[in-house]
Amino acid sequence: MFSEDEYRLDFFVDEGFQRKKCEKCGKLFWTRDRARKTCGDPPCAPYTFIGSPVFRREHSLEEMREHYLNYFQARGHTRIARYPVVARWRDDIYLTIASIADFQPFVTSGLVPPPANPLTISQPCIRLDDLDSVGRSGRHLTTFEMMAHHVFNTQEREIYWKDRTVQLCDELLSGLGMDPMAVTYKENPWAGGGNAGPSVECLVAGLELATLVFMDLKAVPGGPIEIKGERYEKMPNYIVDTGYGLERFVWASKGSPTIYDAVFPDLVRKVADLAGVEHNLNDPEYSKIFAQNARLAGMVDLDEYSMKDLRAKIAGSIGISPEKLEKTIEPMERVYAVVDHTRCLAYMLGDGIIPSNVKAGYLARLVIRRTLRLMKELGLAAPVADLVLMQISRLDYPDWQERFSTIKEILDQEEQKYAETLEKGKRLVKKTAEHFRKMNQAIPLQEMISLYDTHDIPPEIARESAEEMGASVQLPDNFYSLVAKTHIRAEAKEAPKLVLPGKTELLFYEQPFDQVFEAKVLEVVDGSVILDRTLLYPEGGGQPADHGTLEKAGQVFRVVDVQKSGEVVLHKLERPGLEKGDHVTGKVDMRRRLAHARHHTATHLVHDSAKRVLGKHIWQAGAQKSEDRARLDISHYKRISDEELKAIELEANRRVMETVPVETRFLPRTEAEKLFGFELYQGGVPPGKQIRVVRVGSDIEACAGTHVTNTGQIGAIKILKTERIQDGVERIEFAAGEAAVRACQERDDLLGKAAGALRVPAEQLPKTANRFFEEWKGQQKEIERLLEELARARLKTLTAEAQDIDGLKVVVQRMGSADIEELLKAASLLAEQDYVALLGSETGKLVAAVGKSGLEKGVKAGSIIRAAAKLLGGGGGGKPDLAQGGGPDVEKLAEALKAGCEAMRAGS
RNA sequence: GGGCUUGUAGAUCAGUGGUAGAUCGCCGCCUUCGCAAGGCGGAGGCCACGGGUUCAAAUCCCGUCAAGUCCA
Repeated sequence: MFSEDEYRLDFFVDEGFQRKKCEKCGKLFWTRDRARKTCGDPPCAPYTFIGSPVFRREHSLEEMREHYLNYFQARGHTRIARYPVVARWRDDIYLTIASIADFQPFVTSGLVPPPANPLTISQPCIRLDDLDSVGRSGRHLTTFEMMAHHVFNTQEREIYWKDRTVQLCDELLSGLGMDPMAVTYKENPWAGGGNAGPSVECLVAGLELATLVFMDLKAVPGGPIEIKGERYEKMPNYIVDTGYGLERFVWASKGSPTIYDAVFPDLVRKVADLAGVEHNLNDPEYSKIFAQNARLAGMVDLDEYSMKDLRAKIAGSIGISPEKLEKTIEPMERVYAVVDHTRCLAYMLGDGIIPSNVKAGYLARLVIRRTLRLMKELGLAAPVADLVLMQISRLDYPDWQERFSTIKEILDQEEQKYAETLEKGKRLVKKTAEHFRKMNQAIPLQEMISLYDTHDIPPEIARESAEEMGASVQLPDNFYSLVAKTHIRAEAKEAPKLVLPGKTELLFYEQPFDQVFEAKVLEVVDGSVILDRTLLYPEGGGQPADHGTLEKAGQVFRVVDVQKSGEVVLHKLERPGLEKGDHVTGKVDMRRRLAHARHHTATHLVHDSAKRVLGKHIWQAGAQKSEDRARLDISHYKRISDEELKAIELEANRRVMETVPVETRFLPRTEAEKLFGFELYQGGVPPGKQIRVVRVGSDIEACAGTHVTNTGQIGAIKILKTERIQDGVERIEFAAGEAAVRACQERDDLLGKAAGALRVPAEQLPKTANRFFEEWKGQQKEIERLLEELARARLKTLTAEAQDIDGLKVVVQRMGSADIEELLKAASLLAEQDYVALLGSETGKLVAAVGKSGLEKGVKAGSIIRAAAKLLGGGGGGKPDLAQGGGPDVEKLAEALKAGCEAMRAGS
């Protein structure tokens, strides 16, 4: 907890603020109003702005954003452009959840200078935590813009701190026409993402408009300060992190019943019209219902409050029945949610997320499917793509307009996919329901979980169809938490990588083609030596380590692995023998190095070509190189066709033929981002202040790997195959340089062998193979037909030698080297004519069949076979009328048949 | 990254170790003035692929490929 000193600002004192304790929640807050008793935050205080706006006039979203950014620009802040909603510069979160996320971790840690200081930004953010409340609460959104001003203070230079921050906030609000008496600043320590600090929430008329965070702590185990159970210590740098809810400002300026009616009234109107839902806020009765709903919903946390209770309470306070309330607001709740969700999708897809079953793509699919369900409930037949495109055309991002057709294709495909999943689901439910209805049981919970978990059939839908079928289900209220439980597993914690002190100078960037270097052994750790300088590339960025040798006084030590740890490079040796202080001559295995370099540069080319051929939504999702091949994973929403693959291969090879120089240079991170954008981070986010930028023609990436100096050195690129490693991620495997030539040769060999086997030239292979296959199929049919005929023909011979055993016609015969099919045919024909048959072949196969009279007498084919096959050293079995078996001791066939014969007698 | 499920006829699926099936669709014939419906007959299967176990594998085991789905 923070002491009062942290909050007793000169600004508060000068302005006549008092520090008070909320009589309801006990939290401390600052106010100008001597009569105020509560902190101003629901549920301690109600919404009072609905119907009576807190600002002088109404602002649209665009007006409010401009007003805000201009205000801070006029006060010395630099306006910077928004970051994408996909946090590609982060490896810990998928979506941008706050404006400060743009600057974590390197700017906030002080490692990298901010793009401007102080700065102001309006950052679109996506949070899916409260998905279920969107539309219902009147205030929740999945997507919102967090307006902010940020200051990054250092020990050397303080720009401004708490006083100025609160003052700027206060004056911004007063300037918009807010009554200064109405605002409260509630003390609320903030912690998140490894940082923490004092913070105040700015509340007006029950609405939290802004949060002002003074981030000056970082998490340290055993640190002196405790906040929310974590230990922290002071940071040398300290940061003003503010967040102003753009949508809430707009809402406060309008005082409309819901935030949705304030933020996107035009789209709410359109969607309501499309769905045929009446929505007339000018009708005072109708408007009152929504206003009251929002006021009361604003007071509770929907997670903890049952919808039914809330509805009853609201209905009571307006004086209508809960049924009427529900009928009035439920369709609109869905309309609101659809409008919100489609805006969310516009941002997600516009910023390049590809729907998938994993990672950020899964979140996109989640929102898409939720939207489709809502639309279905509304009876809204329009394609979801149309609604999303409507959102996009409303937003001012020109590059998104270009992506219209891709986005439409993605959404249409998702819609179709979901329809198929549901269709399949319905059939499955039907089947399951029938099964359990027959058994006169309710469908067990386990089955319901499996339907949802494995086939995405929501239990509510499953119940509905099952009950239509006349089956009951077991469905507890805490269904989803039960599902979650089945997924809980102890997570394997990764051991923190040991960071060794010291520094190894990396020579391979400056001298990529030098082979020999002199160095000194700084340390020996577990059979690995640390050198003061090295030409050997340590594993990283999907490129394996170099190999080579270290030599001391004629002794040669092979280097079998090279790893980076902190700023030092560890060279793992095949055998021990080097000591601290030794001077060594190092040598790089250039063959391996060059093969890696070729594949690495080729990876950049294939990536760039894929982007040209498939579209701008292509992002690298992973990559791995080796000496003889490389693979590149890219985000793409469907399978890459053969034609596209050929086009990519050709494009990549064209860049090779153009002999483009490969440029590499180190740039300050912020500058590189400014110049080239986040497309730099295809291979993940490199740490550090300076990043190495590699440019190959039009492809520019942050990359620490070793490259050739000119694409011509790659020689050739041969794509070998594609694989779909996840929904939404395609893997392209290819070879470069010598490896490409060898790969082609291997394929030629295969082709040659295949053609040789059929004795045709390779060109005729497809045609011939096809012919062979067709002929083979035809012959299979012919064989079957002939077997049938043969069996019939033999029938006469076989029956001629029938013997009579206990009044049954019995045939026991050796059938030469006939196979099991032949025996089966013959035996079953005999059985049809009421014989008991036991047929054996010299290959050790036996078949027995029993006709009608035999069956009546209790003769079982299975027992006959078991008795006979035992003698052959094998086994057998089957049904009473037909059985088969065999064994390896073929020379005992005669005895076996005899034994079978005796079994017949015993059986009858 | 982890978990679960599924690949059988053109489609939807049955088949838990013993001669690969049903329904719809397709083709032919019958019935009918014609259509729909009905009756009779027929074509259509490397049971995803590759190994293994077994006398015997669509079925069991391992691997590969393809598809679906949930969670972080």
